[in-house]
Amino acid sequence: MSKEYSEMNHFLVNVFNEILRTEEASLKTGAYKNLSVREMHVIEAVCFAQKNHSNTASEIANSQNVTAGTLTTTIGTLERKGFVFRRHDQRDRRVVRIFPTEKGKNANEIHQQFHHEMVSSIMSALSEEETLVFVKGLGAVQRFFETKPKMNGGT
Amino acid sequence: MSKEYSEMNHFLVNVFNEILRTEEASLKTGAYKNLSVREMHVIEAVCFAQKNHSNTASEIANSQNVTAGTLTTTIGTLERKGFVFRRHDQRDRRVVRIFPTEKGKNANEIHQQFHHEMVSSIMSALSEEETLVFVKGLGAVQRFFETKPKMNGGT
DNA sequence: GCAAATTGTTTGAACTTCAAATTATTTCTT
DNA sequence: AAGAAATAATTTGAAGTTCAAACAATTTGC
Repeated sequence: MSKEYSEMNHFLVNVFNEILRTEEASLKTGAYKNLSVREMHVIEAVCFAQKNHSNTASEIANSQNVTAGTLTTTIGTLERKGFVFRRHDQRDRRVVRIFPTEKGKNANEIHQQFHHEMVSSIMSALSEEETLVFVKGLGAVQRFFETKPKMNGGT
Repeated sequence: MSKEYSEMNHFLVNVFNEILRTEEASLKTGAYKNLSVREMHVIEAVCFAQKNHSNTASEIANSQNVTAGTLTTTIGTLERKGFVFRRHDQRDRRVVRIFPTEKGKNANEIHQQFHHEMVSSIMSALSEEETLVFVKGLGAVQRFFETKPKMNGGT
């Protein structure tokens, strides 16, 4: 149980939550106070999905790991709030495609800027060389979680 | 917008969620399926608080960033499920102290083991030297979020 | 000893999420 | 081409989470 071990553990437990709360606080004080973290992430996913033309309801639900029913209601409120709108696909009219409004795009841009501030602030604390190693470490973390979706024990 | 920048951003957006879902999946397949991630974390906090004798309701609520009322209900269900129990403090009978049962301690142990697997798996992907740098990076992330609780923009 | 403060609980409302049932549309089989 | 099966999204009903505000019990300070 080395110092590195316990620091990394502490990171995973605590900083993790810090990040989430920073996001929350940021939204509450930002331009669009009536957006929850979840809703902001859906808007982000909708904007991102435009690029790949993968902006159907089920694809977005999938990317957010929620059921189709849940996404329907989320999109409903986001539509009511004026951040996104729906259009039936002409090819297959069962399919609903979701698009960001100008307001939605603007919210996403502000959100991207938040990310940018966050990341560049972290990077400025590291030397160029250290940044490289750090990113390599992140890659390891990433791979671990992407290849080992199931473990035993719980958090 | 370097490669490091976008990788770090990707990490913050995606891996973050992976971790949460890994925890969830792990709990659902683990020994105590009727525990949510939130509940597991409260049990963890209760076990940890024993050490400092800081196991009052409000201290634990604070550590979890929920209101006192919310903690009351969470502790209520955890008590009903047999993971924790309450005792009035003899010194100040307004104060309620919360203790883990044997079952609660066991759940926490399994949970700690999950963390251990997670962390050691990550560390095994890095050399000793790289681990040191990585931990330094984590420290920077940590400090950033702990000193800058409020930003503008949102996630 | 009484007023104010503190600690925890209850209550009511709003929100989130899911599974299952439902609707609309397309694809497959013959 | 008709009908059955499959697919995409929505609706519905239930369970769970969270909070703020009101409340109850107890302690502290004057």
